[in-house]
Amino acid sequence: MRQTSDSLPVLCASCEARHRGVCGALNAEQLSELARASHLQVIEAGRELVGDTEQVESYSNVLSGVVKLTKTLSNGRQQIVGLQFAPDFVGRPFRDESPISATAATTVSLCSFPKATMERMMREQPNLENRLLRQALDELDDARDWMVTLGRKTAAEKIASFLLLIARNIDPKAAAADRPASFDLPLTRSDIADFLGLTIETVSRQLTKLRIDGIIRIENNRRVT
Amino acid sequence: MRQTSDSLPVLCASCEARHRGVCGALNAEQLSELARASHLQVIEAGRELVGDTEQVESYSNVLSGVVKLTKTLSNGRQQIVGLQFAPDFVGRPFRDESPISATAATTVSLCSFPKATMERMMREQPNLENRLLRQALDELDDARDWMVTLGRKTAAEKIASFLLLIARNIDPKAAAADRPASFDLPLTRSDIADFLGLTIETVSRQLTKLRIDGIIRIENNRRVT
DNA sequence: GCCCCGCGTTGACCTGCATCAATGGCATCG
DNA sequence: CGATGCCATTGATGCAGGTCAACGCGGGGC
Repeated sequence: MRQTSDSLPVLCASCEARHRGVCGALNAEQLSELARASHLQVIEAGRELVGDTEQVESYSNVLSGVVKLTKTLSNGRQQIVGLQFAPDFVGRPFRDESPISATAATTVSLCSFPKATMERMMREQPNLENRLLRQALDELDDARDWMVTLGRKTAAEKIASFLLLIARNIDPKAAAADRPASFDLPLTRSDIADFLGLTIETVSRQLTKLRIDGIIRIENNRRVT
Repeated sequence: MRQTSDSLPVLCASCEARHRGVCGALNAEQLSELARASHLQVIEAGRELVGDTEQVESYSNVLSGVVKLTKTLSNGRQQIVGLQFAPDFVGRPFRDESPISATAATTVSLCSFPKATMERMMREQPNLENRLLRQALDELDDARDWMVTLGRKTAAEKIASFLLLIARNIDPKAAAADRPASFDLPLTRSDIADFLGLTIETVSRQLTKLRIDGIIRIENNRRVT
């Protein structure tokens, strides 16, 4: 189905999710319907996305920034179980409450829409389900990769894997050309520790070690491979 | 769509996957078509399922036994990233080679069918895709739970989580009634170690500790909560 | 019968990372 | 501009779990 450019909702015109994200599965008509039901929002670092009542009933696309998905143990121990970058989709279909909480790691902008609308469209448009399946399978692959990192790597290897992961997601062009990537770390030391199953101190020590060995450079909390 | 009992392929009549597994999404006609293309096989403990050439092109349902999904690091370190019990589905849609190898942890019986058939049916029958999406999301939840275990728990807690996981999967009725469950461990100490990110020795020590403390009983490699 | 081999257990020792504690930079605020 | 609080760094110390090594048990082959 072709569409003229003016039938495209302005909201979506420059949106990454329109192509690489879940919205790519929709036709022009569905897209504008979804756009009508959706709204943009900006969340500053540290605030929770879902779980704070008015958001439980919605799904979102990440437009910019990084969202961390965390699980907390009774005694306060925390583990980050996933990071979502643009244009990923946030929200758990087919289950009312997810045992996972989603928090903005950086300032995040979101395109959110009601669960009900999304679920109706899933029924009408199998392509959408296909997209979601693909993303779920990709996330599953990521999660399993990370299990190897958590279970079988040393602190130094964990830090290295983490830096690579971020580099690939923030600065894909440089990573592909495999020359020095440079970016701001989207996570605090404490987030990194929670992601890697380490303590803040160990993260800090490993980073200074990499810096002293000349592998990376750090200014403030920013760096270069 | 109703169906008379004799239209049901004999293969599927007593199959768990017919109800709880992916085949539940198919109608009678599709089911018999898939049954015609599929074949049963029995794999003894330790053998690989996928990756050994003739299997790469197929998907399978687990009918009995336990399949372990492993990833291996260059230096031989291994991590089990998932366990599949009946009536789970094994195989990675939309990707030719998965970086994961699937091995029988116990003797396993499988119902296997060609990728091509399955993928055609996915296009014809959106319900099937929906089932797969649900399973993928459930596996994602499991994987993320496990990340917490790997990243943030002590050896003793890891062993406990593992025993619970197995109890829930092997003997769900006893686990639900939350009274002592009893079962054969489907994994060797070395598998358990690979699953938990520990060494064989630590696994063994923690198990004997639980035994001495009277939490579990062990005969051979079988036990009671 | 004996030997071998894979699996599990147990002990002695060592080390990588956690823990505890002190300090410094930087931002926000009254 | 000192006070407060958060984040990061660095050092000193301890311990959980890894490493190395020895041994026992059961099963299969011959």
